[in-house]
Amino acid sequence: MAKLNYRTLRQEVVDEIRQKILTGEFKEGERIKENEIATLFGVSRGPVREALRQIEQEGLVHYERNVGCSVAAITQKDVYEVCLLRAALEVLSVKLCHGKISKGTLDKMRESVQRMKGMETDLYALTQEDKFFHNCLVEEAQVSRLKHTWWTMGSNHAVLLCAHQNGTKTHYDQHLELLQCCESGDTAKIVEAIKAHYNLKTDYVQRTQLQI
Amino acid sequence: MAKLNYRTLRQEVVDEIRQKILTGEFKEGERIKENEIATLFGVSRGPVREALRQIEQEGLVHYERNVGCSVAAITQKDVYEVCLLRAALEVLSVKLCHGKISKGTLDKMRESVQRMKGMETDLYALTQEDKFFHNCLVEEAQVSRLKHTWWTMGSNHAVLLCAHQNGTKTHYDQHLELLQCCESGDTAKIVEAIKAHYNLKTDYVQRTQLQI
DNA sequence: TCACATGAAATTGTATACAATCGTCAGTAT
DNA sequence: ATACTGACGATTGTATACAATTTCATGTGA
Repeated sequence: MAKLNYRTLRQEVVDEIRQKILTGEFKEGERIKENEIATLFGVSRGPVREALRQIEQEGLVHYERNVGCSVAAITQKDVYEVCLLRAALEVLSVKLCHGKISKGTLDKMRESVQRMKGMETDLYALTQEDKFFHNCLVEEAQVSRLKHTWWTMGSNHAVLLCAHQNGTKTHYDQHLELLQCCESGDTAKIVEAIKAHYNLKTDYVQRTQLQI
Repeated sequence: MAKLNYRTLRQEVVDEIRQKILTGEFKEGERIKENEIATLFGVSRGPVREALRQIEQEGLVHYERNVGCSVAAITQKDVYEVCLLRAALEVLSVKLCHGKISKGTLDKMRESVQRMKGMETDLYALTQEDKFFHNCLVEEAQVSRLKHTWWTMGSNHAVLLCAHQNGTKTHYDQHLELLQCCESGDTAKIVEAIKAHYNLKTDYVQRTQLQI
């Protein structure tokens, strides 16, 4: 009864590997050998393989047949792509709920923003918090596949990178701004805020002046 | 040298299972036992597990821990969701290439539409052709993650269902219409055509009058 | 020196074997 | 009759073992 919601080895390994990639312990391009991971975590290769395949889906690692698995190199283009997709999906969410974001969700977002205040140096924690914040928006639409698509897009890595590049405003400021627009209940205003939020993140998008 | 691009067992099994689900051989809610599949295809459980996990990502099957895997039941809401997402992603693609679809792509789309002419009864083939057609649009944006997201959305099943429900126009007619708009090079026109294309597919979308 | 063949080591791909968990169905007490 | 208990079978979760492929170093010949 104690192990009501215990987790499978695969899930544990997924989290471990993901963290090690996001914190930079596993560097871009570095090879990930199934056996190494397995002995490192004290498990067999089975769960490791399954975990790596899932992480591959998220775009954090790359498999080459009969050669192996390596940490995906995140280019400027990847950052651009992830921002593009996240923006599109979040805009869709807002449109679906007609800009009306429930009080409960707004509260969660406010708390999230407050937590960001003291995190500006801990990039990994910031990434997790960023995911939580934006997930609130995506959840509001109550479209399960939209949420699933958003989550499995492998946005982590790219967003983390963005944190480095964006020195003008703190994450706290950026999300506070977005949050305030969300409180307005005005679809158009929120949509613009989302676009601005992601445009800020990469000058590539700014340069090409994309109308998302 | 002959097996220059042979495929791994996992990939083969993925295709086999996918086909069996889409053709209705594996029915909604039906349990899929790893051992059964393994002996059926003459392979071991390893590749079967990996294949099923991938198909789970696509939303065609569902795993329950220590219980098993079953074919996902596709509801009206699923159809709605997939149409919503496909529309959003395809609209994004068109906007990214400013409505200018290359001649080569248009040619491929024309050929695809022609092939649809004689397929109206073969739902599986139709689904594959539908994917090919729409993939042309998504590829045009040259955003690899956009394409990846579109593909791993598990659109197959829902689209197949749509084929049943939509008696007003043949698939050939629907895609011919869309193709003709694509030839115009006018972003707004194409976007409207895409929305109409997917709105047609499910009255749910029509009822809610969603502005994608 | 360079191209190419060759073979061993390492790694992934696949198969088999064992362990843990869950569902079922008698059986029993209330 | 019903609710609970417990053991059995079936299925998934995990570990180990083997096969196939690739890589890399080494050696050989021109």
